Amino acid sequence: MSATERIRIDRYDPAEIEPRWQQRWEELGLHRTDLTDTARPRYYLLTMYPYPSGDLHIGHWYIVTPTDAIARHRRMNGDNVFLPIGFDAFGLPAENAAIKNRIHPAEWTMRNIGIMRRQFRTMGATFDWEHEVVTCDPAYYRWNQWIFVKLLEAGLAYRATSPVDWCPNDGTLAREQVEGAERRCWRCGSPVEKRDLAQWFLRLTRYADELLDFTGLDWPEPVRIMQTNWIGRSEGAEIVFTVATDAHHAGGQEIRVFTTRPDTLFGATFMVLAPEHPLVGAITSPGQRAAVDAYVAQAGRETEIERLSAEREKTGVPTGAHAINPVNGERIPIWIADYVLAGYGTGAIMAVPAHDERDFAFAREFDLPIVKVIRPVDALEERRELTEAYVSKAETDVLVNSGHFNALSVPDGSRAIVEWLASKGEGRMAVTYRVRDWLISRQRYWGTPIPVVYCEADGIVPVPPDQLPVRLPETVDYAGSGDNPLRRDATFLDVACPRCGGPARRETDTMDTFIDSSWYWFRYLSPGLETGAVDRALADAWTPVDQYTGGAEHAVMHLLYSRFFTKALRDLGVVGESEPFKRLFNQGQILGADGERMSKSRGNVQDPDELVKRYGADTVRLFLMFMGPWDQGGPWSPTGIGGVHRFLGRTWTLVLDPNGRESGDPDAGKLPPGEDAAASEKAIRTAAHRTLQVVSAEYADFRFNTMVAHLMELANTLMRYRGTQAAGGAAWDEAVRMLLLMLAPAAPHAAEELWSRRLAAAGAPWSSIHAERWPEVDTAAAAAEEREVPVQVNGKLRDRVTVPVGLSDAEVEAIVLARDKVVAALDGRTPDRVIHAGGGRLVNIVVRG
RNA sequence: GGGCGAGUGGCGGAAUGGCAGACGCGCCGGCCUUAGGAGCCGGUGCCGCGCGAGCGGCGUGUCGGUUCGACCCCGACCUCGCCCA
Repeated sequence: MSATERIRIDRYDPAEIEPRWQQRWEELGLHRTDLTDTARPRYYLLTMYPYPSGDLHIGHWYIVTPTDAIARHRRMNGDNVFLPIGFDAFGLPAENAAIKNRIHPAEWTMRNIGIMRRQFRTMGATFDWEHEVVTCDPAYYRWNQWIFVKLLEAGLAYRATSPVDWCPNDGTLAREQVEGAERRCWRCGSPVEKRDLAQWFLRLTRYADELLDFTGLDWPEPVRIMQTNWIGRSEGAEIVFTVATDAHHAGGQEIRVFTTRPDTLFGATFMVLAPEHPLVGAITSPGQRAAVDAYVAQAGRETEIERLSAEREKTGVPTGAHAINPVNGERIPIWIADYVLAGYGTGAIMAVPAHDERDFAFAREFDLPIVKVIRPVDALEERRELTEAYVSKAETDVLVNSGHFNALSVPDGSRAIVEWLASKGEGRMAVTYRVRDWLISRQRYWGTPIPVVYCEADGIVPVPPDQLPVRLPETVDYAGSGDNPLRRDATFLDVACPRCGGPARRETDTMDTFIDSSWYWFRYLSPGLETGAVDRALADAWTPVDQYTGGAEHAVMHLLYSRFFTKALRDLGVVGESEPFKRLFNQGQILGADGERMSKSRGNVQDPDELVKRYGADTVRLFLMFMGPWDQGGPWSPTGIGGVHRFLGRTWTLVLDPNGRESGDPDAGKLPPGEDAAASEKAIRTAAHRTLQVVSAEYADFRFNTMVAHLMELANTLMRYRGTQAAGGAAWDEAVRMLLLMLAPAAPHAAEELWSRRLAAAGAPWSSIHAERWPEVDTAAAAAEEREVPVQVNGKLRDRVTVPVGLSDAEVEAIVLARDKVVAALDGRTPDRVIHAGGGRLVNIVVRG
């Protein structure tokens, strides 16, 4: 009979089902969001937009399909969900491809976007394509330029000459685009050099303190820590040293130093300037000139990493000059050494060898005096010689050898010394930050042109808003790679000054592509708006983004820039919010089978098309969710995908052939031993409602791997009743309905197909499962009548007892103590204590001897 | 060198103070089959004892601690990953 039964239902055939429903959903507009609908709670769900590399690999599926499941789940819960998508379309790969294949970057990019749009459709993701944003479109980058002009007017953008990290291929790099101890370019891996260039900066440091405040943000702790460290606020004092009069010069110049330890000022026995410090030339004595020049030249060739290494032997040269320590008037020698960096703080330090490791090593190396000025409050061995720097953060430590500040505690001493110096105009409380202003100039073609012109008469003139966008020229001549072709393009370069009409030249630098991604979620709301960058009313209604999902690799770049931009746009009056993303989730990264990052150059890119063809999109979606926790990622292996495919096949069978019997099961058609029909009905209801209880929580917490496991368990349970008198009953029917509803967000096509067949079988009109309400838990049904109590003796499991729920601890105890195994384990001893743990979840009998 | 995170069967993983190994893969046995790379049922941490139902011991990177009870909390260490120097 099973054979004929089997033939009557058709097989689960995703290749036929999936495209059909994808088309139907599109016609239905399931993915489209009415942003003006305020009747339902909004849910702005954002996933980091992809770079249009032209191939959608398994990593994209891993990012997107759980996000789509979240969207579908929230819709079923009554939210008005907005799930947009777009393309981060400016950037280097397009230019590299252009140079290599003699194709325009725009053509390469738009062709890739076309490919990826089609590939995205095969996932069954409910993106609202009508709100798509493509950043290389002038309709988008025009507003980058508009924002830039506004920032310039507000004093938040400026031009300055500074040493920049320079890659021979990719031009200027931001600090975080330089990677590793070898200081290599994040894109091409070339060694990075230093160059002096006039560059555009955004004044991110103005927001440093505000960026340290994460109040109200539900973000992963590691990201908050990384941003906090990146900003690197340190409190201390700026102290003014004066160069002493010497035989070879008059002195009197001021040297400012920043220190976090003004309490150790009496222990400053020498000063160290960075070799690049501007005063070095002026103060060096004739006798030291040759040695200093040689040292400066050598230091210029070293990397920062080499220079800052704590283990490395200290090198340095005395300048021959001295400075006056402002607290005690002592003459202290001024050295130059490479462990002080020009770009950090003031490029000069006061050296306190007794209380700083590197200063200590330096003093030892060059036999400079070491004076202890801090000691633990109760230490007696004050006189002993230090074998290493005493670096302590204990607030109870006290000052010694510090004149009338002796015996003050470290915090009190710090304060008193700075106050005293401030009264003499020789110091003040100060705060410094590690983070720098954001260098946005890039010497590339394929980016947003920075909208300023250089006029012979008026100097720097921003392009007026009504003349935006400044478009990229449509022809591009890549004569020499690594050079910006805009610099050779006369039609682009030569322009009339917008102010005086005189001859002027365009800026040829383009913007860092992180500008594009720093506000794109605002633009999603009104991508075609021509009267402004952001529709303020929609932004007020829909931002901050409720949930952002993306990789942790963007912890300090994109995510910090986005926060900065939001605050700057707020201050420009463009938006009302101060933070971009209320809740952030970092999904893990799928690596190649070799455990390395997937990349075309490594040849380990995993293509999902083969799997989709063989198993269908639903199986791939479900498998990616089932693999492990979403925030974990890991090396890709399709081993085990057959398991989830079988699960979908079982679900198919359960819905379409509940009364069929499997020939492989000797108990097929029989209820489980000891169960009558009523008990089976009850067991099915309990299983379904318990599953709903946990699965609802798992969707909400993005715990998709266990969510899928629990759906499998429910299907396995139902499988046990298939072909019995319980199959097709009311409880069975409810359980199958719930299983499909719970499956719908994760495996949308299969759930929709089975749903439609159920409706058809019942003679009901069709409606989409994705428009259904999420089912309600019947807590009474989910509750059990009996429970199994594990019994431990001295913490070791000895027995398990099934008892009715609702017994008192004393009643349970009486049952437990009478059990054979418990009696045997006690071996005649009397229990000292009986612990009923976790609300009766477990009993532990404690006995001595 | 510093910060953060992770370490559990042959494999992916579950359990975050209370039955370690849910769910799945793989493997073993069976059913159904002309056939099985389909489907279904059962078994499966390791070691030992027993014909057997079963019984006992060990077990979450290592060592120590807290607790009636520790994969989970604390301390030290080892290994790996990420971020920063």
